[in-house]
This record gives sequence, structure tokens and C-alpha cells, in this order.
Amino acid sequence: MRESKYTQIYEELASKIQNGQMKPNTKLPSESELVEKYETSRETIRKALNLLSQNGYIQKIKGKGSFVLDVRRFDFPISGLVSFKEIAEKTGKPWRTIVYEFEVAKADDAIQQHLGVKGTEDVWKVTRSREMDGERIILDKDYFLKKYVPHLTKDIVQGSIYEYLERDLGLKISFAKKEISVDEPTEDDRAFLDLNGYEYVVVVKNYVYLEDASLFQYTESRHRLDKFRFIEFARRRH
Amino acid sequence: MRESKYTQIYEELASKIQNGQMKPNTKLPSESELVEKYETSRETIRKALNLLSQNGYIQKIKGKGSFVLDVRRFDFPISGLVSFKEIAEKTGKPWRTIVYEFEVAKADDAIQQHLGVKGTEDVWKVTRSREMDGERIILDKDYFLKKYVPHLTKDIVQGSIYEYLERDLGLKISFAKKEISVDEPTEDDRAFLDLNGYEYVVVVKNYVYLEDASLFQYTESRHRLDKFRFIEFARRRH
DNA sequence: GAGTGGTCTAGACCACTGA
DNA sequence: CAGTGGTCTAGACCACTCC
Repeated sequence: MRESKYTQIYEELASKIQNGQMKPNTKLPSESELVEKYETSRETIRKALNLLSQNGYIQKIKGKGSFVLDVRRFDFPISGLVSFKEIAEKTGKPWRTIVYEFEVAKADDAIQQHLGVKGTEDVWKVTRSREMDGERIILDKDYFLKKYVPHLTKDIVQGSIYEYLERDLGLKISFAKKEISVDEPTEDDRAFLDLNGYEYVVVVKNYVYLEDASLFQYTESRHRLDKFRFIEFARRRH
Repeated sequence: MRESKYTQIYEELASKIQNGQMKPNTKLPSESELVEKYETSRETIRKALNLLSQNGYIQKIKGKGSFVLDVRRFDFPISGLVSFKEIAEKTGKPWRTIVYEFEVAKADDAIQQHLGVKGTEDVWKVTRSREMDGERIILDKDYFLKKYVPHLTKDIVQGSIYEYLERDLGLKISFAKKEISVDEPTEDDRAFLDLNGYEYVVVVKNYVYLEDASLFQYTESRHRLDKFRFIEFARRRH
């Protein structure tokens, strides 16, 4: 089976909420009604509804029902693992990627630390800036282990590396740790970003892990601070 | 029943991982073994394991088993909904809260926008700064609807408002939207923070919703940028 | 009381891993 | 092949909401 039944139901309901077929504050059909409609069991329906709840589409209230939340109020979620390309496409703004560095090298000290490897390890090093409205506002520095990615071309680097890794190489990205802080610009920042006089950059450090929990990529995204925005939807665990 | 069986199992396993009783990279007992150990059904065990997975404690690998992740490598997660007090207590650093404003007022235009209410609505307005190592590094501006919180004392405001709301008032906080950006300091920032010459602050806007999905609180946390740090663990949805 | 979501059970079949 | 996690089912009892 390509996709599980509950993710199919989740996606169908999520898109109905996204495109306004299901209006905010209205009640969803009850779980037992959904069981009939989708001809499945209640636990399967509940898995789909729990996904909707976790991702901010609905609110479940015991004894009352499940209600559609106003997703527009939450804007687009940049939370989780989303590549620059996906964000750019969602916002619809035209953008351009400029590749500065793109090479295989031995891991230097700082990268060894971040990736947790020895200096004998070959790593890809890719430096790219992202331009919108004629200004280079993000500098992406990617490092990943060559043993997972034997080949890489300028075309791939110009587009979305994620897409290539996941779709073409079949690498399964499983989870990531993200860390946001603010720092002074490096020489590279000054060279490859249009800083417009801003004396600080927002640094997003991203540690990306594969399905077998091995760390395989470290990315530093350096944003001009006036163009930085991060949105998260979070449910509270009681 | 006070707490569900699967959350109990989750908490037991999570604390064993936290305190090192279960070492990183070791294999957990299989699901069927856990079924025997906890004398429960497999779906219940799986609910507990899914919680562990979502929160970055374990990695499940089909056909192989569940493996303990190195939680120390992830530091403490500040992700999700965590109050300043909880973070401060986790880090163990001494801190102090200074209350500047603490009053009931009609919602002004900006707050009406954020809370989505009319100007006739009474709101609590609380302004507090957080001091660590002798420096006021965070300015918290809280606004919440008086209809949910009839009374408030200086003692409560000095400590943790969250604790009061959840434990004493029984308000159930359900989810929140967080937005991080960088901005120039306001007059209040200059007055109530030790900015040390920094010409920007990191602004965390927090919209807090109750169980019935009603927006009841808006908080703006304004951080001195050198002291700001945000960490998130995120799983990728495939 | 009827209807709702929350939890739990005991079983089943599948796809994947490793020996 | 046996063992693992992933999905799905049909039923049960509970706590909660609303009338």
C-alpha cells in the first residue's frame, strides 16, 4: 500500500480546511459518522483526527465534537523542517539562488564538532545566498557527509538540495534540531549578503538526521535580521 | 482515572532516558516485551512509544526496534509552550522578576487587534522584566482577558502567572502560536531592559488559546539579542 | 438520557530487518 | 525464517456535554 488510510483521510480533510470547503468554527462530522463515511474503524479515524489536531487544523473537545480552527489566522507555518524553496514557493515571491562555494573537502575543526565526525571524513561544503526583491537576505551554508551523497552538480545546488536527496537519492530525513540565535556578521556574511548596515544576523543552526538516527547534515542559515520571521504552532502537553 | 496508562508508561520511560538509566543508542525492549512488562495491550504501548518519538527520546526503525536517542545532544528543549519560570528552573540559574505595570484597562487598538476583541473589553495588562546575573534581559508584556481571570495579585504576578491560571483557576491552555522576529527597541524596552547598547531586541509574540479554542492571552517577550536562544526538535512528516 | 471524544483490549495481516 | 514495528479492525467502558 502506498499510503496508509489514516494519512489519506488526514490529507483529504486538511485540504478541505485549507481551501475553505470546511469553514472555521464549524463542527466536523462525529467520529462515528466519519467511520461510516470512510468505511473504516474508529481508531483509524482517530489517527487522522489526531494528525489534524497536532497540525493546528482542528480542536477536539470532549463531549462536544471536533471543530475547525481558523488556519488563516496562523499564517503559513514555517515550523518544522521546511526548505527555503518550499517557503519561497508558498509565499509566491520570486527569488534567486546564488552559489558561491560548492566543493568536497576534509572536515575542519568546527564542522567536525557540528557533525560529530573525524577530520578524515569527506564533506560537501555548499555556500549559497538567497535573493528576493534584488537583495541577498539569506546565506545558507550546508555541510553534509560525502558518504551519503557521492555526487552533486551545480544544477542541483542551484535548486533544492532537499528535493534531490529525498526524491532522487531516496535518503529519508527523519528529524532535526533547530537552534535560533543572533550573532555578529562574519566576513562571509559581509561578502555574500546585502546587510544594509545591519550589524547583526539571525543564525538558524540546523542538525538533520536520517531514519537510522545518524547525523548527516549541518546547515547554518544566516538571515538579515529585518527579513527574519519564524512561526510555530505548538500544542501543550498536560 | 487520573492519568492514562500510556502517559504513565511514557513518563516512566522518558525519565529513565533523561536520567541515564537507559543509555543512548541502546535498544528498547520490543513492543511485545513491553506489553508483557506493563501488562497491557500493544496499542497502548505504541501510544507511549509514539510520544517518546515525537518528543525526541527515541527513534523507531521498522524491522529493527526502538533506539534511545542522545537527549543531551539536544540540550533542553525550549520548544513548545514553556513559561519563563520553567526554563529558569531547568537551567538552575538564579533569577528575579520585576513588576512594572499590573492593571486592568480597556483594550487599546493594538491589543484589540492581537486579542481579536472590541474596545469595551477589560484586559489585564502586566509588564515584567526578568533579571539574571544582575541584568534585566527579558521584558514580558502580558495581556489577557479579564472575563477569564477576575482576580490577580502582585504575588501571583511576581511568580508564575501560568501556574496560577492552570493550577488554581483550572484554565486549560491548549495550544499557542508563536512568532519570532527582530525589532528596534521601544521606549519601554529602553526603560525596563539593560540593553547594553544593543540596538535591536528579539520579539517573541505568543498567542495562547484555551481548550475551547478561544484566544485568551497575548504575550510579547522582548529579549536582549545576545541572550536569546530558541531550540526546537522537529520530526519530518513524509 | 443520547451523543460525544478518550482510553483500552485482543486479535489480525503487512513490510521490513537480519541471520 | 523469526522478530520487529506499521496498520487496521470490532468491540468495550469511561467521562464529558447538552437537553
